[in-house]
Amino acid sequence: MLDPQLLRNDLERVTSALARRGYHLDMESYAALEARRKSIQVRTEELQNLRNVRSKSIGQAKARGEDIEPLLAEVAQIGEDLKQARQELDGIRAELEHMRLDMPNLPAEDLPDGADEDDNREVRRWGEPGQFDFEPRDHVELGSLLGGIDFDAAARLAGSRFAVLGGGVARLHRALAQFMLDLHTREHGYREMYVPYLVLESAMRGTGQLPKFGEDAFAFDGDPERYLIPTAEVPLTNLVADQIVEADRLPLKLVAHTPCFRREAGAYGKDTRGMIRQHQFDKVEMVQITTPADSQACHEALTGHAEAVLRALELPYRVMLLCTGDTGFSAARTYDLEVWLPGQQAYREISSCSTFTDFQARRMQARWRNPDTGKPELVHTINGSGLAVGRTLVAVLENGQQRDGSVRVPEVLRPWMGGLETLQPEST
RNA sequence: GGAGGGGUGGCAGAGUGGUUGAAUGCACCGGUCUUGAAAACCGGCAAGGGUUAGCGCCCUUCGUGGGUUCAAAUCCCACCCCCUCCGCCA
Repeated sequence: MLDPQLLRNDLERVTSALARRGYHLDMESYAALEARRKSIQVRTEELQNLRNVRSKSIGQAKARGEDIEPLLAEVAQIGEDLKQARQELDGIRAELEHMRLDMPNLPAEDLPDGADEDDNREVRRWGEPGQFDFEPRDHVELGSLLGGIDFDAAARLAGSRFAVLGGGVARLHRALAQFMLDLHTREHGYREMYVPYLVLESAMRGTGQLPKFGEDAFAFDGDPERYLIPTAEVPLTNLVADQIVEADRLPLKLVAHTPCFRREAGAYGKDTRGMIRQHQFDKVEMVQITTPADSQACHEALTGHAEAVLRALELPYRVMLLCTGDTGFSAARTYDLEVWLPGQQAYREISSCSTFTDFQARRMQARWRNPDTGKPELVHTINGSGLAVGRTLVAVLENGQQRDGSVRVPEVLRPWMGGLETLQPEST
């Protein structure tokens, strides 16, 4: 959520900043609503003050044994006026709140302008796409040769956009998650966390998935309503919701391996082949909670931590700075890591690393105590995949494939694979 | 699921209808003292919001939401969460 003060004092700047990312803020109606809010709030508070003062004097008059009847009548009238004023104020507030919840974060200054992914800017790349002296297969074919990915079985169990993994492929999937978790905890200083996969509406609202993107999430009716997490970002980041974190604990660096669940409502016909886009996938997620002064450096560092996974796995990738139009709702700046997939002859997103400035923190009321001021101030939040396990599995299969359909296991994974060097096609 | 207890400021913990936004302690920040530090003593110290050029003034907040009342941390109702014991269970 954007700073209401900023919206009051610098509405034009906010409006033009939001326009950069294709969001139209109706300045006139916001300003008009804000003006009404101001006058009615002042009136409401005046009435409240009046009532408080009178009530107090009733107590005093009563103590002196005076007649309080006239006072009572007066206060009753004030109460009526107050009730009306407050009702009006609540309505306006709700409207303003509604408008603010709809507004995306302000894009960072240095983002390239643009409408969609075509305008993203490549920042750097690492590794060379491997050359094959045969036609490289995609992971669907490889998975079937290896006898390790079964989409038909998954469809019978759960419908479309699920996968069943088996044997060496299932183990490889587990090895990847274990490796990532160990890398981030041992080398990058993250604290491993285990978190709920079902969360309340308030948590989803805190990180920005709700109220705007409800159709993307799986929800459970019930009392209370709960949501399957679309990413561990939600439980991890909301760990500091309504908290005041002491300065010496920052930055908080958290990592968790969880399943993620997404409706993929707007993705009919997109990536229907294979396990690129599933309703359920595993992800290792990194989150940092920092001070405003450190957040940019932390964002760069976290992106580097995600890249370290790809390097260790010897997977060629590039880093894209997303343009204003492609940057997510809550983010101020996002780097996407795209891994080379020989089966598609394309770079595909495998990690998304974002800084949210105080946007999520304001929604969550997540603060830290600034030693310089002694006051609680909003933290900055950052997160990134390190990495999406399913897509990493796809990348390892496709990049490590050999002519006979066997797949080389990256060296760093072998400790979790019982030393296995290659996955072999099933002979059946 | 059954029985009981409890949710108050950064933390601990008083407070059962009217100068209580809230005693006290700890933590924190100033000062005195000291060669320095500690201790001791003195003072300050909740958050959110509104308004103001500023000093300030005002409003809201004692788990959440309703209600009673001129007036609620205090009374009533519903809900949520935590703790103890019993039952059940991975």
